[in-house]
Amino acid sequence: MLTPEDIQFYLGIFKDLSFTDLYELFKMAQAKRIPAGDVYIEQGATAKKLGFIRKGLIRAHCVKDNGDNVTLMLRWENQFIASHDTLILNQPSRFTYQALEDTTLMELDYGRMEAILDSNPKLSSYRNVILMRMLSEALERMESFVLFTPEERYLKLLTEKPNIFNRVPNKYLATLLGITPVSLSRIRKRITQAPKR
Amino acid sequence: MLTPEDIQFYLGIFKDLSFTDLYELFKMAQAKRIPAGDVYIEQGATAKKLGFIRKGLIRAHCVKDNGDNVTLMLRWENQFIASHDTLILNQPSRFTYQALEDTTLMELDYGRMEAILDSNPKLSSYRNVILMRMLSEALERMESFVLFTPEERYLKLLTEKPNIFNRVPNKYLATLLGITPVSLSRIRKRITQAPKR
DNA sequence: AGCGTTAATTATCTTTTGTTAACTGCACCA
DNA sequence: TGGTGCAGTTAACAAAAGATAATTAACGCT
Repeated sequence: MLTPEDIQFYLGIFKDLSFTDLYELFKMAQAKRIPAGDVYIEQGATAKKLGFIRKGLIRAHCVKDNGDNVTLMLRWENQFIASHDTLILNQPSRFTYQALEDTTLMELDYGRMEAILDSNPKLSSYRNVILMRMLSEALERMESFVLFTPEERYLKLLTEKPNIFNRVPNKYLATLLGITPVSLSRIRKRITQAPKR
Repeated sequence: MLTPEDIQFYLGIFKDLSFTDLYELFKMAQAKRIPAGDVYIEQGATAKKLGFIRKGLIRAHCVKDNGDNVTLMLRWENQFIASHDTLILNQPSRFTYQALEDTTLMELDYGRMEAILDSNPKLSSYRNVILMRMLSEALERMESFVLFTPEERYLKLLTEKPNIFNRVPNKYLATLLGITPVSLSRIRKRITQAPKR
């Protein structure tokens, strides 16, 4: 059930949608609470669900053949969270999605949502907006690997999302940046010791 | 004007679309030829155009502050090519899109296309398919930077698109992989000298 | 208080990459 | 034929990152 506060909240986020469209979309969503440490989507899962994080933090990771634990993605407040493998590629999720904090999210069954979206042009075009936002985020991250050094990527994350370092262990952030935790520690040291100019 | 061969071709590519829908989409497209070396989209350009490459190869690149010339993306046959900056972010293109070979593409004015897409639910849903394909490509590339070493990324490209190495100078492929041309040369040497097992 | 767990840092060493510059091979061309 | 330009390789050195292990710090728990 949506409270007035919820409605206020969602109208703020989804500025382009009318109230009725918004209601159409969210009346089939249900709130879900995930305690810190719990897994939201198991590796190998095939369920097509789409979550919108209202509070908390979810980490997508996998374990490589050599045993390395690698963070693929972090998602936090006001972001969508879903397994791209199941939603886009229609295959079992290669990654595990786990809450790092107590997390509350609105969850939609993607199959049901698709039907509603397809029958409502306004909502359908909103799906495009969401897809394009996700695409631009993915491209920006991809570009950062080509354009920037690990140290520059660290500084970028530091300026764009400073409080993430208080919420997520460095070892998870390191692999997100494409480096090892040891290397991240060295980068941090280099920067604090850097000559001020 | 679409020839029967064109129609045959596009029906093969866009399997999910009916002929009439396809015609609707492509009657506003026009063929364009770009000689090898010519720029398709200038850095700073704002025109919203969407190209579909029928033949040839286009490279997106930029020049960093330190003078480094970096390849962001390569697109080839049966792929869409567009400046994400102009289409998605509505900002001037940060990159230059240049043909590395004589390239022929079908070009659409994205503004006009949007109007047609919005008025045709079937086409609109097809836009989603395209966006999702682009998103999965971007995510896969992004993941490759987190999961694989430069050497592994090179081997991945080699197996997935072997003939690209005959079509694109190594120095462009190197920066695409996130390394320098010198480093790519060393990787190639390491691999050819690797003990066979 | 003492124990155990885990994250983070530090140390040591190896491997890889970046940087710069020299060298090689090749195409183009006057 | 010799010169010019450029891609690719190689060399030499510096810088950074990976691997492994030891150390430190923080926290919860009995």
